[in-house]
This record gives sequence, structure tokens and C-alpha cells, in this order.
Amino acid sequence: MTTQTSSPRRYRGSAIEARRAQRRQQLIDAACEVYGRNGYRHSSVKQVCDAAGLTQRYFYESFSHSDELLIACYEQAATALREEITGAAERASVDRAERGRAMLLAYFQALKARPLIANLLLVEIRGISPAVDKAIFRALQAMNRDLTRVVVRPDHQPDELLHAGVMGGVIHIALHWMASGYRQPTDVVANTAFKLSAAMHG
Amino acid sequence: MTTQTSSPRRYRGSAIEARRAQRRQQLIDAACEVYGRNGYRHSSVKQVCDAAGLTQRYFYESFSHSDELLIACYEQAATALREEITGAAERASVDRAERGRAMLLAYFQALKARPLIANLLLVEIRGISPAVDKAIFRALQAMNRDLTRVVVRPDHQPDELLHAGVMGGVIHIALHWMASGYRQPTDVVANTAFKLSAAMHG
DNA sequence: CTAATCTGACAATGTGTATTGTCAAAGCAT
DNA sequence: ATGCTTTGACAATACACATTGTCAGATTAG
Repeated sequence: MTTQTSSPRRYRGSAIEARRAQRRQQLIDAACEVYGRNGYRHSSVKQVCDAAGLTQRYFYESFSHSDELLIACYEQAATALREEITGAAERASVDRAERGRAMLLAYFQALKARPLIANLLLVEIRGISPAVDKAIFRALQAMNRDLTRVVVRPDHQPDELLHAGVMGGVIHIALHWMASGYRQPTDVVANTAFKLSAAMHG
Repeated sequence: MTTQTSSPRRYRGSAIEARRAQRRQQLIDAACEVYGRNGYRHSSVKQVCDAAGLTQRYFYESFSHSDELLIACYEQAATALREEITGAAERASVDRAERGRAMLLAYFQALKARPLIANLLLVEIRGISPAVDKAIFRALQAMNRDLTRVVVRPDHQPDELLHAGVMGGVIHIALHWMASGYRQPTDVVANTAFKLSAAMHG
């Protein structure tokens, strides 16, 4: 009688589910890199597998379509970004405006620190498929909730459309900034975005 | 001695260049329809040609890649939209803010009146190729110039990044509105966008 | 009418890629 | 050591589509 209950066999020290999960994660990390660099639609399954050091059969072990892998990449990156941003807000002062400014600064800092992820999150992701669009929508809504919770006064009725506009505006500022090769200083960009977000406080 | 100097031959009453131009236009109009409905990347050359009532050979007569046709569609639609918007601004009062509001209203009215064109202009166009991205960039800059000329005070130094943000915000508001099936009344949407654009007047 | 050219339908080719299948070598349990 | 599973490399298949080529019939000029 062995110690593990579930896995009938171990390879290289780990159980079958652990190996699968590891390979899945390898694929996701490699795909973030490849998709961010070449763009999703100019990347093939084979390229991703090569970058991950795995064979194509392992792609089909964890994902049924390329879309699924893309969504996994996106959600991992978006979640990490969200955590960075909310963390920055909590470390900032209690003033709502200052928290908003801190979130924006953290946002642009993160984009500059990982340009490939930024490209994946803001450029390559668009217009792939309805399933991907839904994932984007969910991620933006989650961010919107964070933002509302942190910067909007509790008594203030939130305007969904206006919030969407502010987020879209911030994203476009980021896109312009990225396209220019991150020319302007990060805090200047964050401040510009902050001006835009003032529409929410009114 | 015939009346026409250039064309060596006439078919169905028109010269060769005229026939070519007509077929080209047929292809553009059909492509706007097909791309707007199915999305650019889910449309084939054959589908567009069928919709235009032409054979594939005529596609290659006027365009060398699909991208070229897409760009032609986009530019035709964007130019028409721009003319509608600037026309509305000129018909409005001389007050800068009111002109801005009139432009926004005209923008959202146009999007609602031609949903397929709206889908092409704001959704399907994104992330196709560098050449298409350049066309988008040009069109947005042209709009930005219109906007600046009409609503910003002449003595006010324009902030490029902030303007990009406002335009991106307006576009996102439109996207949300479209995704909801144009739920909210057009003037309410335009007013929301107007609030956002207030960041420019500051 | 006749010859030249334009038109439209369709076949032929080429390419890139997803997806499935095969198989020998390596790794583990007993 | 031996038999079973897993792994990795690669071949085989399938498919969709762009792009080029062919050709008979329609259209026009002279």
C-alpha cells in the first residue's frame, strides 16, 4: 500500500495530474511569450509547443482549441495585473482620488515592465472569437468592479456606460503609449489617464 | 474619329476604366456588407465575389490582397462618417461645447443607422495587419484633427495622449452600446460621451 | 459577317495548418 | 529483469482557402 491514493503511477517523482498540470502551465507560459511576440494569429500550435519544449500531442491533452490556450493565457495575465493594481491601491493613502491615481500608475508600470504581456492583453487578444470576447468582457468587468469599489463614493450611483468609456480611454492611452515605444514617462501617462478618469468623480 | 480618346473599346456602353471602377466599387460595397455581417476573418474572397455578383478573377483585377479590399472598405466608411460628423458640427451653433455635442450625437446616430458599418469600423477592423492598423491610425488622426479644430479653444495647447484617450473612451462607449443591442437612447449615450470629453476642455 | 476581346464559370495548383495516428525508446513497478 | 505506461519524434490525413489557368460563349468594332 503506497502513500498516494489517487494516482496509480508516478513518473519523475510526480503523479499524473501533477505532470499534466505542469505541462499545461508550461504551454501557457510559452504561449504568452509566443503570442505576445508574434501575435496570436501568426502563431501556430507547433510554435507554442516547440517553445514549451513539448510535443503537439500535449497541446491536445490540455486544450481542445487554440482559443482555449489563448483564453488561459489572457486570464492568467489579467488576474496577475489585477492583483498588482489592487495591491497598489491598498498600499496608497485612504483618499479615493489618490487610490485611483495609484492604481493607474501601477497599471502603466506593469505594462511597461512586461511589454509582451501588455501586447497580449491589449492588442493581440481582440477580435479572435466570441469565446475570447467573453473572457475579455469578464476581465474588464472585474477591473471595473475593483475600480468602482476603490475610487467611487459609495453613495454615488455608478454609470455603467461612463465607466466603460473611462476604461476604454485608459486602454487607448496605453495603446498610444505602447505604439510610441513607451516614450513619455510613466507618471505623466498615468496623470493623463487620471484626468480622463475625473469624469467618473463628477 | 470617335469621341473617346483613351479607351480603345467599349462594352455595354462604358469604357474599360469605367467598367473596372464599377466592378471595384461593387466589390467594396459587397465587402462592407459581408465583412460587417460575418467578420473579416470569417469571410473568403469567394463570398465577397458572390455577394458582388462577380467572379474571383475580378477581385484580383482590383486588389492584390484581401487586406487591400478591407482597407478600401474602411476608408470609404470612415470618410463618409467623418463627413456626416463635421457636417453636423457646422450646422450646430457656434458654441464650441455645443458643436462637440452635435458631433457626438451625429456619431452615435450614424452607428445606429448602419450597424454593419459600425461593426466593420469598430470591431472587425482591429488586429488584421500592420497595413490595416496604419489605415486605422490615419482615420483616427483625421477625426482627432476635426475634433480639435471644432471644439478646442485655439489658444489651448492640445495634449495628444489625452485626445487619444477621449477618442478611445468614446469608441468604447459605442462598443458597449452596440453589444447591448443599442439599448439606451442615442442622446443619452451621446451625453455620456460628452461628459467624458469634458476632460479635453479643462 | 468576321475577327478580336471581354466575360463568367469552373478546374487546377499550391500552401499552410490542425488533427490524428504510429512506433520505438525511456522510465517505472514489481 | 520484465512487462506495462509514458514520452517524444515524426508521418499521414484532412481541409480550407488563395491564386492561377483554361475555355466556351457573349459582345463589339469594322
